[in-house]
Amino acid sequence: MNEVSRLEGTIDPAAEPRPTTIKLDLDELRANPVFDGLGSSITNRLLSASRGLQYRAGSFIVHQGGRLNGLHVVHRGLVDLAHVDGEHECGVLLLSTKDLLLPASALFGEPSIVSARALTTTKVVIFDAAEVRAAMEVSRVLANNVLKAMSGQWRMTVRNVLDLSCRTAAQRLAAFLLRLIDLQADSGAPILPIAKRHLAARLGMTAETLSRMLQVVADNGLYLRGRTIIVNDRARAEAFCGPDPYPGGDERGLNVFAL
Amino acid sequence: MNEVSRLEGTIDPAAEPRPTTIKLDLDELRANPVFDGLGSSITNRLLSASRGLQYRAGSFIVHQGGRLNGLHVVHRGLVDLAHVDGEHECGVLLLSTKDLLLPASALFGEPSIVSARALTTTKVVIFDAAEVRAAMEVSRVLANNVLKAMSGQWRMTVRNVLDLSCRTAAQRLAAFLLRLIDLQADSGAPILPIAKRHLAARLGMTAETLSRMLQVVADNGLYLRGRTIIVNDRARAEAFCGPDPYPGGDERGLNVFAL
DNA sequence: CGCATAATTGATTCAGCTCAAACCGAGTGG
DNA sequence: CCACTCGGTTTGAGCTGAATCAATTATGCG
Repeated sequence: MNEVSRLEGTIDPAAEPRPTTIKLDLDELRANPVFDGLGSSITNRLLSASRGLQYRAGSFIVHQGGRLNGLHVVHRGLVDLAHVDGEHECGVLLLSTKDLLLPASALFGEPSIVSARALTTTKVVIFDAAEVRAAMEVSRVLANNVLKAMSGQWRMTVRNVLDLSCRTAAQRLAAFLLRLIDLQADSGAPILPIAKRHLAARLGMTAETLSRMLQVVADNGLYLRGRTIIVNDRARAEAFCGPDPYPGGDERGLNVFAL
Repeated sequence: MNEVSRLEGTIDPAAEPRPTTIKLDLDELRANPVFDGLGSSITNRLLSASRGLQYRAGSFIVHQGGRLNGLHVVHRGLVDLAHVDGEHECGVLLLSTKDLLLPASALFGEPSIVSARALTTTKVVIFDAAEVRAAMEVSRVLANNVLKAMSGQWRMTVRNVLDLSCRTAAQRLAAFLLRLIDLQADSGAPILPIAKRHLAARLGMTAETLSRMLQVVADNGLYLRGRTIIVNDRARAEAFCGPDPYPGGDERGLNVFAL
């Protein structure tokens, strides 16, 4: 890594590819839960004030301390929210399709506390901030939907805190894999979609520890061959995860699909 | 602790004193940032649909998995959000005067992921949920204010995650004490307002470790004599805290006063 | 005062980190 | 087709921060 670009956060065209503008599938976008219950005229207006960007794997959408100037929604791909400090990095949340990306930063102009980085090829929709605020003036439904999504992200983050101090590394890993499987339930064989080092950061451990813990969870009914996750004994794996901070918790009801 | 009451979450009158109904200082309440920019007629309507409860130190406001049936605001005192599992407990956030208490639980009827417990004598204001929803229909200002407060709580929780995996126990302790001092800036000598074991849980360490770490931070310009916090060398203490997840970050701009 | 709860101290253990080396698979170029 | 690199992953050895367990000592508090 280039010392200068790391320290100054400047853009090195080679290390930091610019996103490309893309066209979006409007019908799919319209189905995003953030529009639930919103009148179609407002929805259309927001859609017409939106643009799509595609980021390549590894590129940053925003750096910590930076601001987003529109409401960002993950349309495809996985986005890692993490604090990056030189070599060391510390993941917070993995946003997935349909999740809002740092809504507070766009709505309140707050500098982001974390960096957001695409881990896979990622399509992001950006809604014009002024247009979103205007829509919130007209209808409380949008504000309510955003509020709901933020509630869900808060819950996910609280889970993360609890996991970090109540569970072992192996338990966090197993629990993560199980949730991953559930979120991919409709798409055939479950796959680990990201590099292991990013998974390690997300789970608050080093890559070396992750590697060792994979062996431990394998002894408890949860294999990983290549990128394919194989559940040998779901009940055992669930038992191994230890006390779930809040059982039966699934944040999808709050329009959150993050990991 | 009584086995039955712990497992079933039933109310043992001795261990779990009921809160008492109290009258509130309406003028002070009106100054709560959640009402910022809200018309006085709506504000008055909400105030007239509110009630006050006073909890004694140690009593629970809600247990994990439970629901709150109105928008709760901390009016006086400190409320610990924590996951309690038998003996072991794990703190997440310490709410302070003016903070919203688990707003998502009231607004969306979601079961709470954590327990909320008064650590000092605490006064809570409860606004009728239906009335709050009605107010949100009429004016987007209230929704916006709630959104802002939730953003701030999310940021605090993210900080917590980062602290847990980027800082040592001693650094977390020092950083917490410094923030505590700043929040008490206007009230004379800074005081540790809660029992050390609760502080330990909030910081993700055991009471024994906290005790030892207090000696370490004392060697870095931050003493604690009795409950009084004495800053001997602020610059040194700040340097000792290590990398701040996001420097200059103060969530008070987002109407959050939590610790 | 006397009891219960909280805080400290000490000794020991252990989960996970660090550092270093080996390994592996995918490109790349001869 | 093979050698070579190069990033990512795995494995191993040792270290360390913090937990645990156990024993005191302080601090309320009725």
